[in-house]
Amino acid sequence: MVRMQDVAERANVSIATVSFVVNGTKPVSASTRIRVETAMSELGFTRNAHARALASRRSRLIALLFPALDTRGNWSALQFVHGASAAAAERDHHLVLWPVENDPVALREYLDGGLVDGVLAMEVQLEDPRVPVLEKTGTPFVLIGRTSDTSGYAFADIDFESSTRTALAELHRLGHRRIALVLEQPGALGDSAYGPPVRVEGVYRQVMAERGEEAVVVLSDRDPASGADAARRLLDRHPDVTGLVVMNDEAAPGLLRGLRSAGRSVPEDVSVLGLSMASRMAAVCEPPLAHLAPPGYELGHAAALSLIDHLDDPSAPPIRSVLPCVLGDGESLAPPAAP
Amino acid sequence: MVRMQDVAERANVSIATVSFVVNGTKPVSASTRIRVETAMSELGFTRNAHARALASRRSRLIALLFPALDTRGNWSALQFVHGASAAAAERDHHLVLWPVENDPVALREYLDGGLVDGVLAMEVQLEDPRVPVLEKTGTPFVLIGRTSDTSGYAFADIDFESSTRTALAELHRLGHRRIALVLEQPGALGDSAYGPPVRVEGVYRQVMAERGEEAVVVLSDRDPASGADAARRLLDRHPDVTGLVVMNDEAAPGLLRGLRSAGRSVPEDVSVLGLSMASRMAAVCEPPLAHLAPPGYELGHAAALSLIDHLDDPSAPPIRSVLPCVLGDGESLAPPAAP
DNA sequence: CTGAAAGCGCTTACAG
DNA sequence: CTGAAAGCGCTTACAG
Repeated sequence: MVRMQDVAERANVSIATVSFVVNGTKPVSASTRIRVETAMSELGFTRNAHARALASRRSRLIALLFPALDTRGNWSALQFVHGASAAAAERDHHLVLWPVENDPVALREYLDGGLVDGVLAMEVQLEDPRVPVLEKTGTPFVLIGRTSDTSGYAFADIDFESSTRTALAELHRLGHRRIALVLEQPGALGDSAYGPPVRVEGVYRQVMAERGEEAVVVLSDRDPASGADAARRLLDRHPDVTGLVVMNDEAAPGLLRGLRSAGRSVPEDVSVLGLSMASRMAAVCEPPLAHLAPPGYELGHAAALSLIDHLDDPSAPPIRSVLPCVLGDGESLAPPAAP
Repeated sequence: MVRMQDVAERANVSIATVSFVVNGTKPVSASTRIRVETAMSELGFTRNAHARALASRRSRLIALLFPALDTRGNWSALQFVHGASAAAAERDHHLVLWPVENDPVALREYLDGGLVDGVLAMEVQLEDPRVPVLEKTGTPFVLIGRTSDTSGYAFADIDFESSTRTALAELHRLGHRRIALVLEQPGALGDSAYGPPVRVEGVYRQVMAERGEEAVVVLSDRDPASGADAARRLLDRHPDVTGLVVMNDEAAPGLLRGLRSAGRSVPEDVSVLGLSMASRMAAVCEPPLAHLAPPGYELGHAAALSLIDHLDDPSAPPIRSVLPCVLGDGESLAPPAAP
């Protein structure tokens, strides 16, 4: 490996000077800068990451807390990861993956090594046990998602408010009035509630109340069979429903199956709109589902940038990004059938 | 932060001694070991990762080369990542994600910082441009997948030989003789060929030849519409086919749609088996597809362990893991209809 | 604008 | 079994 020492010798300067030109931390005369730069490129110098980290007390590493939840998020977690690592790369940082569950003790152990400068947490719950640990250790962090108390935290999250309103407006525009909402069974994740369904349900109920319509919420586990069952239960109790918003990717294909086997065709009898649904999931549904796709890449990207901004300037206020879902085409929307 | 110095002072020993007990690198008397351990736990000492890396010339970091190919692998890439990061954690290592395309120059730049001890490469192509860079720089690496010339490399890959044979045997056992294979269009990835379809097609042709049956291979892009089209083309030219092996997750739902709209029901008229298909994908198909699921987690896990083994003992021979797909239930298999 | 030197927090021969 | 000391490759006051 080529060290600063080697560059310094070839350029006839001190290693301090090499450091100054590499980092641009102090003015260097044009002539010596050129000598140093020439020496660097001739030697193929790249400064050692760990030595830099040790001396500067800045590792330029950020961790992504990456729960091994196969049950959730599989469809967009990869987008987060891509977005976050791309953003890290853009800012001369690296992303390390920490397979930590919502386990405060494990998290502490990871943190103690001083490997990373800050942390990104995904799969954030309303009462997330990782947040107190992060605060206690003084670790800079950004959440992907939101806790119930968002005061002071930096986060990047889906704009569920606007996305839910968009979904309901879309159906309303087509003429639908009786609109039900399909959500995942809560508690699947564990201890604490997961924010998105809670927020979406709140907005949905509010909108329906504004419209003077009855709110109908159906719960389903995260699998097609439960989705089919949810369809049956829904039609039993509310056969007059003509519009459906579903936020449960895995259940959606089963939901459609259930509607079909109950004799309802989509979109002729019932219109269905996927909320926060991965486009790939929507595409494989029968029929392909109109949907609002979560901005996974953008979320990861925004979260990482926000964290790095904070690392560069700890005094800056925490940045919050709230990004709307993106409307995606499908064949599951139509005006309600004439009565 | 607590340093070794602090522990040493509290335990009345030198920092060398602290290092010996932390690392177990040299014998230490029971009494001083206990003093040191007490001091460590009282102080909550964890050794600094970067100082350790710098002094020991071993960062205990491994990189996962993580191409931003949204087009492929989305369904199991997450499993790789989980497996690899879990294995890293088991062996006191960390996984860092490098969003590098198959770009030799970019890879070199990443490598030069000396951040990581070794590299895991996924989405390996038959002629992978990253391999020469890795070799030239002397970076220990393990492939997830295989190049065409596997001599000397360590890799973890799916056992396509046995998985393909299993798929074909399963259909044969049910009585199917006319069996077609649906693969993805080659070249979707870019410059060089992608191994899995090549290997699978080879095994398929060989088995069909052994059986004295005609080999029928249909290509499809990685989306449902292309899958539907592939079904039409297949039935046009080979209406007598009763069995289908499909290795193209995204196309599969469309393929089934295409069969249906051509008046063939699954499994009554045609049996379909997904090869190297993610279980979640199989589950959302209509009907749910019998399939052979790729051992994504195990692959990532095996690859990371293999790399770390090599790092611990560079003289040990490269380890190759070849893991079969796992049979998953579905409702897409039946004996062929009586003629 | 440039350099000598201390220091970041560890590991590891080398002595004893 | 234990310690003093050099060294890993950088950054960063401090002088000049």
